[in-house]
Amino acid sequence: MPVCLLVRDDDSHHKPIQLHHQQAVTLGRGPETTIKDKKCSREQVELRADCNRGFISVKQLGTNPTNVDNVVVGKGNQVTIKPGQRLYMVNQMYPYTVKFTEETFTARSAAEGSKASKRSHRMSAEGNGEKTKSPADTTSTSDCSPPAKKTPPPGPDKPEFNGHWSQGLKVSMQDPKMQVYKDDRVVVIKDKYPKARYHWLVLPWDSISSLKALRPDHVDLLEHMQRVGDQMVQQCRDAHKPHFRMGYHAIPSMSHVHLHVISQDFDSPCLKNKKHWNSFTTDYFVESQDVVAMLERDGQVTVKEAASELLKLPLRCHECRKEQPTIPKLKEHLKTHQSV
DNA sequence: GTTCTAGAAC
DNA sequence: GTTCTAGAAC
Repeated sequence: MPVCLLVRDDDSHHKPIQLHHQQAVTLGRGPETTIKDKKCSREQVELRADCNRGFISVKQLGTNPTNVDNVVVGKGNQVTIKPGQRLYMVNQMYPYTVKFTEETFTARSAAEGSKASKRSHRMSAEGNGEKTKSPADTTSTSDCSPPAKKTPPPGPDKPEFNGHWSQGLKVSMQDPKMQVYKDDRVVVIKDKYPKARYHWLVLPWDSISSLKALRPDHVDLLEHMQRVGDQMVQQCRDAHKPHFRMGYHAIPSMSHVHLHVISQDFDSPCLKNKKHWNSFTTDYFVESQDVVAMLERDGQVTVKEAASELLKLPLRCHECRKEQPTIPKLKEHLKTHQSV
């Protein structure tokens, strides 16, 4: 299937944004577009690519005008963009064009029809359609080692494009090799850099950019995510089953709402700094049930503006509240609470 | 989000 | 001298 790329068309030169087939993506002011203009909403447009038919549908979410060529889309309206047409994110500025290409960025001409750059052969298991696991099927061994690094930089003829790092979850959740559970509404993946022996992420298939985008009719979905998280905990057959917490980061770095399901041992080489620690052990970590309750009560979820300050708090043990001077000392201290 | 590294802390 | 953090770059 062709790959859809949204290419910035002025001199900002930010990397093209890859759109996955029929997956809604919200774009606006933010790191992916490098747009800092306050006239542009953080959720200015919703885009959905049809890679088979070769167009993108765009819906204007923000108040200020998004254009396709000279035509204003208008808030709430939806139009299509085809290759050759130009999308202006807001106020006739920040132009983008659409490209559909078979290959992910090749410096060499694709005209030769070279198939040499098909680097990875898909595993046969992937070919036979959906694999739908029960959560009970998942292995219980924690696999924390991040993928081998120090791979040589990709050659000029086959760089791999995965979009801005903040979009990484959207890529991972689509990868069958990452999925440990899925149903019609959510998918569960292991956190790529787990901060504890067990650390899963529950993600809705629907594109919900952040807690701020949650609406009252998402309550059902959030409760389902919580139930699936519960199931993940229940299927964990660790002899010394740790305590778990489920919740959301107040200000997550990664796009796409994701529920953390994390064991409270925090025994992981991937937990390396104060930000990691405080993001799971202060109020920066908002319990799933609190998010649901807030959404039911207020019809929306708001986080304290000062939430990011919580990440700078001194390192304090989550069990006994004792303050620790450094991360290595904290890790030593955590062992005193461990039953194994 | 991670990696890298300068320089602070010890 | 080494360890560790924090900020820049990605």
